[in-house]
Amino acid sequence: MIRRSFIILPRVGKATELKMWRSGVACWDDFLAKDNIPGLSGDRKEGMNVALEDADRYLHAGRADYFTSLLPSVEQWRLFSRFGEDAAYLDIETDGLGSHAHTTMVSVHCKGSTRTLIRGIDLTGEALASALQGARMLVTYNGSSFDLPMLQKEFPFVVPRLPHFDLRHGAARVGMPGGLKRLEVEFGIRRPQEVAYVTGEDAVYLWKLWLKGRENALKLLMKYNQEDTVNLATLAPQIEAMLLRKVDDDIRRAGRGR
DNA sequence: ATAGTCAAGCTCTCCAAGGC
DNA sequence: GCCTTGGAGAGCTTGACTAT
Repeated sequence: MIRRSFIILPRVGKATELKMWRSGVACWDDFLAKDNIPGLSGDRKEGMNVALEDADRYLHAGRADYFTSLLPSVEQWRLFSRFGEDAAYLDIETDGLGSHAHTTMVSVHCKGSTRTLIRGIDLTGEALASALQGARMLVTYNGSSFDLPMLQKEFPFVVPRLPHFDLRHGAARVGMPGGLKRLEVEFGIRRPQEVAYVTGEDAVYLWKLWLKGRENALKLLMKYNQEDTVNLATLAPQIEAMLLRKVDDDIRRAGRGR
């Protein structure tokens, strides 16, 4: 999908991009192959050629970070087909909400294995950086509002500036608003019995129990936190597929609307 | 080269929603 | 309950094109 994206170009928004797609300029190769594009002056077209050739070089070099500032945050899912294999699925637990809350646990699920860091035991900036090492993309649920700002506050500049696929907003765009647990139900994902009914609010309670010496509470909290990241990995490709279908629907609808 | 017009991107504000 | 973000809508700004 990223090689179909023209919104990385200056003064190109969704409307212009949609027009290009409709006129048969479906991808970067199509654009570069044409001598001129209606609505673009020669100079502007030339500048865009250079920008797309640059983008292509970064893409081939695996430099996902190059696109972080070029793509609007709501469109960064477009990089998932190219970099999803190296995505880090991230979820945090905290001891509450609001400005006084602290991160109690971070799980990072990457390439099939999950690493969990616990406050007071091994959750440090270095450990977090190490857990995210090699990731080319981040996937979260509501991470743009909650997880990432929280980590940025507690561990400044540790989380790399990578493209971020926030499933909450992706799902809402394809007509599936709601929380992560609801989404899991809609996609038929079942949690193991012991964490099936644990909520985010319970996570706060479990952490407090652990602080009082209840070993089992920590185990359950870890299981819950890890389950969140594993389920993100199951959901992401499905939501991406729905977003791709939506793009094609939008192109068809724009055609009918002419 | 300049001015007018138009389309579309940008910016700002307000509201709703989800995280634990 | 607090905080942040995205979406929607309105108004402003910018760039491309055309005529002179």
